Order: sequence, then C-alpha cells, then structure tokens
Amino acid sequence: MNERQAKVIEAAKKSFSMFGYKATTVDQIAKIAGVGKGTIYTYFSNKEELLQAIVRTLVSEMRETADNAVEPDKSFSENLHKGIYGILIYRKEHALLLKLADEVREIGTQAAKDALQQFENEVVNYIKKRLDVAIEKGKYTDCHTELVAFVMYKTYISLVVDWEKNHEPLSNEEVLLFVKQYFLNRLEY
Amino acid sequence: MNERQAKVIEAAKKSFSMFGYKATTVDQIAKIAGVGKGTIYTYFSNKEELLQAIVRTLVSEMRETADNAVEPDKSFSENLHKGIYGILIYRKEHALLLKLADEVREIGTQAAKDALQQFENEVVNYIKKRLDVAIEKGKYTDCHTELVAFVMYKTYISLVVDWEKNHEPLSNEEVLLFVKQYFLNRLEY
Amino acid sequence: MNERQAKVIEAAKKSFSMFGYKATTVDQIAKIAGVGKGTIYTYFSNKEELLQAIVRTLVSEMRETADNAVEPDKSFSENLHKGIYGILIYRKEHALLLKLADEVREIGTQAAKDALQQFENEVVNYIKKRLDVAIEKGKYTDCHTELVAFVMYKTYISLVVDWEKNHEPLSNEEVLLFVKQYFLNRLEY
Amino acid sequence: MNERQAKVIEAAKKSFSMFGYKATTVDQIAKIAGVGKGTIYTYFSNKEELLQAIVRTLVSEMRETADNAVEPDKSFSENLHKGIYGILIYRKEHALLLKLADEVREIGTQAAKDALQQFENEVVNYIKKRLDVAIEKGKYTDCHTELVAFVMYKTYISLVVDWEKNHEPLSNEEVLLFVKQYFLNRLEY
DNA sequence: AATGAATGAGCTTTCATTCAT
DNA sequence: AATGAATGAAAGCTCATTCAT
Repeated sequence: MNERQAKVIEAAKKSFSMFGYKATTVDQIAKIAGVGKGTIYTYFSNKEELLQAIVRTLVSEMRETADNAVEPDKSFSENLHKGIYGILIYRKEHALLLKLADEVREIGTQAAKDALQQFENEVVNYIKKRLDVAIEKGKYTDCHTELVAFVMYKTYISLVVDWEKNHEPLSNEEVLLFVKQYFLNRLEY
Repeated sequence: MNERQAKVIEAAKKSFSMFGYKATTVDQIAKIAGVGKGTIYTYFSNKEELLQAIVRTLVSEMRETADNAVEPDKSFSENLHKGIYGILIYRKEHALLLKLADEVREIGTQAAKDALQQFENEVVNYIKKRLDVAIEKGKYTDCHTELVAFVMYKTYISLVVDWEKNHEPLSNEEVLLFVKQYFLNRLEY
Repeated sequence: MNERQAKVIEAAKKSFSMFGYKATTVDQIAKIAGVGKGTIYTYFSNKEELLQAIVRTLVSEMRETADNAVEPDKSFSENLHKGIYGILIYRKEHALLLKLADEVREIGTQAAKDALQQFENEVVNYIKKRLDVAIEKGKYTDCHTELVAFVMYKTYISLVVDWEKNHEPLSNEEVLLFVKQYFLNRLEY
Repeated sequence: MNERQAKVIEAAKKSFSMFGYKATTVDQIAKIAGVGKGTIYTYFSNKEELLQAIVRTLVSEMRETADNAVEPDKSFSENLHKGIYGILIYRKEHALLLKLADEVREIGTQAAKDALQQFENEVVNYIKKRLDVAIEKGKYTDCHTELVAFVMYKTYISLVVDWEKNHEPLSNEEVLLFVKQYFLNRLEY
C-alpha cells in the first residue's frame, strides 16, 4: 500500500462518509485525494472494488484492535469494557461501515455485503460468547444471549454514532456508564 | 389527495423502501404505480417533493396513532405501552423513514431533512416527557431523560427493524418484554 | 419503425460507413441524425444493438431484392445477371456490410457476427446452386463450385466497392461485362 | 533497428492483425513485446508512427522479394508466377496490410494512408506492366489492363486471405491453378 | 535508456425533467 | 389531465501519452 493509494482510500472514506456510496462520484474522490481520476483506476479496477478495499481495511483494523484488547487473565466485565473501549477508537470508521452496510445491502455486490455482515456478526458473537460464559458461571441472569448481545451492540452504536448527529457527543466514560447501568447491572463483578 | 396521487405515493414508498431514494428511478415508480411518468410530475414538481410528501404523510399518520393511543386517565406505564404498541403497527413505514433519513441527510434539501428530523424528535420527545413525569412522581430513577428516551427509541428500532434482517422476526410481545426488562424495570407500576 | 428511429439508423449507417463502428461515437450519430443523444437509447439499448439493427435491416432488404430478381422460367445466366443487377442497387449498403463484417469479427458479439456471416453465406450459396445446376445440365465446366462462387462474389465486390476507392466508378454494364468475360465465358447461353 | 525495436514491431504486427489498429492498446503491445510501455515511446513518438513503421517495413520487405523474383531473361508468365509465388510467402503480412488499409483510410493521418496505398499501387502496377508487355507481344488479349491487374490482385487476396476465414486454407498450388484458369488462360506461353 | 505510475480527454450509458400530443 | 418520447447533464470507465525515477 503506497502513499498515493492511501490518499485515495482516505479520500474515499471521507466522501463515502459524507455522501454515501452512490452519491459519491469518482471525480470527487480524485479531487479530495489530490490525484487524477485515472489514478484511482490504477489501483482499483472499479468504484466497487474501492469500496471493498475500504471495508476490508476497516474490518481487519477493528478486529485486530478488539482482539488485542482482550486479556484472557482478566474477568469478563473487564474484558468487555476493554473490548468496547478498543472499538471506541474507531467511532468514525464505525459510522462509515454502518452507512455503507445499509446502502450496499441494495446495490452492492455479494462480496461487499458479506464483508460487512461478517463484521457485525463477529462483534455480536464476541459479546454473546462472553455473556454465555458469564451465565454459565452464574454471574449473569439467563437470557436470550444473542438478542441481548445484538441490542447491546446496537445501543453502543446509537450512543456513539447516532446521538451526536443532533447532540453534543458523549464522552467515552458516559457511554460506558450507560451500558453498565442498563445491560451490565445484573452482572456481579 | 386523489386516487392517482395515492397510487404514486404508495409506489414510491415501496420502491424507496427496497432500493433507497437515489437508486429509485422515476420510471420505476411510474411502472409500479401503473401511471405514466409524466403524471408524477403533474402532482409533484420533482422527485424530492415526492419524498417530502411521503415523509409528511407518514409522520402525520404515526402522530395521529400515537396521540389516539394516549388516554389521560390511564397510568404512565399503561400509556407508554399503548403508545409503543401503536407505533408497532408502523414497523415497515418506520424502516422506510430510517433509511431515508440517513440518505437524505447528505443529498437532500433542507426541507426534506427537516421533515424527517421532526418525526424522530417528536417520538423521542413523547417518551422523554413521560419519563419526566414519572420521575417527578418518584416512579422512575432520575436520569438523563432525553438520552434514555433516545436509546429506548433506537432499541425499539433495533428490535423490530434491524433484528429481522438476519433473524426470525420478534413478536410484538417479545419486543415489549425486552423493553420492559431493560428500561422499565425500575419503574413502579 | 417511426421517423425518428429511421433518422437514427440512417445517421448510424452513414457514420459507420465513413468511420467504422469503433471510431463512430454515439454523439456523432446523434448530431448527424439531428436528435438528442438520449433519444438513441430510447430505441436501441446500446451501441451494439444499433449495429445489429442496421445489419438485420440491410440483410433482409438485400435478400428480398435478390429473391424477387429470380424468375424460375428464365435461363440460368439470365437469372444470374438479374440477381447480380438486383444486388448492384445496394452498392453502398454492401460496402458498409463489408466494413462492419471485418471490424465486428474482432470486437462484436456473436449475434452481430452471425448476422453478417449469414448474409455472405447466402449470397455465395445462391451463386453456387446456380453453378451446380448449370454444370448438371452440361452448360458449365465442372469445377469447385463453392470456391468459384466465392471468388465471383469477391470479384463483384472488388469491382463495385474497392475499385472506386481510387478510380472512377465503373458503370453497371462494365461490371457485368467483366464478370461475363472471366467467369461466364464457358457458359453456353 | 535494434533488438528491442524489432520486438515491439513484431508485437504490434501480431496485435494489429488480431484486433485491428484502434482496438489494440499500447499496453497490449508492450506486454506482448515484453517491454515497458514507455519503451515504445522511446522509439516511436506515438501509436500512429508505430503503424507507419510497420507498414514501411512490410512494404519494403515485400517489394524486395518481388524484385528478386523477377528474372529479365525468363518469359512473362514465368516471371508472373515467380512474382506471385514470392508474394505468397507474405500471406499473413498481407492480411494485416489489408485490415489496416481499411481502418486507416478513415481514422489515420495522410502519412499512414499514403504508405499503405503506395503498396497496393506497386503490386497492381507490377502486374499491369507485365500484362501490357504481353499484349504488345500479342500474347494476351487486349483489355483494360489496370482493371484486370486490380482484379487479379484482389482475387489473389480472396483466395489466400478471405477464403480461409471460413474454410480450409488452399495450398499455394491450388491458388496458382485458379489464377491460371481464370485469368491467364488466354495467355500463350 | 527503460520503466510504469499518473493523467485527463473522451467514450458509453443513465435518468430526472420537459413538453408536444 | 395524462402521457411517454425526447433530452442533455452528469456518471463510470478507458487508454494514448507524459514524466519522475
């Protein structure tokens, strides 16, 4: 990945974030990246492959961060906190993924859809597994763990992404506090 | 609003739901509605005005339902339940509004944005006010009511809209049970 | 086939004749036809389908003419003359078909190739069959009739199409005289 | 002409033969030649000059061969045979020239057209002159020698180039036999 | 001298909008 | 009032040519 390619990806991320996939023109990306339009096609054979490259990059970055955050020696709740904190670094990127996820569901190729779906599945599964373990150890009330994990994930998104579209952004601490109060309150530390 | 106009709006709703605003062509709408393309322009001066009309329609329908649901004599929680139930009727419409909200945020005119934002504001406010009253009456733990209302609303969306994209849909009862367990458990009935 | 469609086809014929398929832009065709660029796509879903439409038109026109030219009662040589005369009317169209044939062989779809090949096959076969009959009746020296028919056809093309690229065009009579002298001289009338 | 230059020319010949001038990309040529794209521009200032170089090369090669074939002591028909045989060696190159001739006629510059036209003129003239001499010596029936020479040349092309596009190729002997039967039969040896 | 990444003019195609019928 | 053929601006993409290395 050379410097020019990176500039293109950065520009595409920005433009996809601001205008969505369909409403972003290749010309726009080129202008933002400060390169010629043709240069984009040197690295990506078409607009959609550029999208896929971005999704792949984001997904692997986030997965790595989440993986690193987990320390097997620590307790469930500590790891959950750290995992969520780890993900918090990627607020912006996360917002982008979400926007693309919905748009791509209708117009994108299977490859792009799969990559996006895979990411969501992994995050939800990550939470679900930890809930399952906690329940087994008697540390969490039995429940439909997949559903709860799913809503926890969505709530997290609401707090860090949706809320700030029309309000002052929440601090990371406020986000954690909220999740703790409503979803982890039955969890014995 | 004559019959032809209604058919156009219905067709546009369906197509916007399936493909989004930008990816829906006026031709498609005309074909689904079973009218000529020109006819659409007899009633709506352009594609965006058609969008606005849809949003206005949806918002007022939903508002009316929610208003009717509230009976001043009944208790807070009963009204909240009924209000949420009322909204549940509009699952599909709600999904549409959400999709459009995000897309319009970037490519739409102010008028369209306002119409969409207004709806979310009203729903959240509806919940917030009831939470405020409950807290005042000592029936709910004090909290950042706007934020809680916002998350309740978003959770509701997650449960009825997002979940079923990849799972079996939840029944209305399951949805209500979930909201009660996690958000209304501190509420004394 | 309405008037506008006819104008587009006429313009495309002219432009394909002058510049070939690949070097003809849709803009050019539109300008020559005096219609908007979009209009072309109203009638032909893409540039290649326009090409196919032209080929189909030409082929059927020429076939019809050749068919009408043949009168079963008349002698072989008379019919051959009349058939060739009939085809002579389409000098220009023939030139176009030849140009397209060669270009399409490499870049076109199978449909276009087939249509063009079919035409050549029919013409050559038409001649071959008449040669076969003449030989059977002892009126023509035995020979590799398919090859002779093929060369007769090509010679005809050379005379009416290629020659005039750099010389004064030959009259129809001169063309007939030439063919008679070199290919039909062994034919007893 | 160094080795690199020769490889480029060889590659361009091959690609022009297969896809034509316009449909051949400089990238393709470079890849086939096994050199960098930029290298081509070291030797040829643009794509068309590369075309001209090829035509020049072919023309001079063929001319040399034809010249060598003629032996002033031998009879007309012997020389004609030898000349045609000499040209037969260049079947492939000839086919290329023909394809290019037609394409260049419309999109090429004057220089390219001239180079190509020059070749055809020379070949036809070569035949014409020999016919003129034969007629003068009373060895060939008087006729429009330029036209006959032109058609002989075209017939030769039909036999060695066009025929094999859809049939088994003819042997050199078959080609010669055909030409003799139809064009040289009045020639007294 | 050799390279291939970078470029933008120019191509085909789409689609919101207009307007004659 | 209803229509859909006509339109051109704007999109994604290609490729001959340039130029820094």
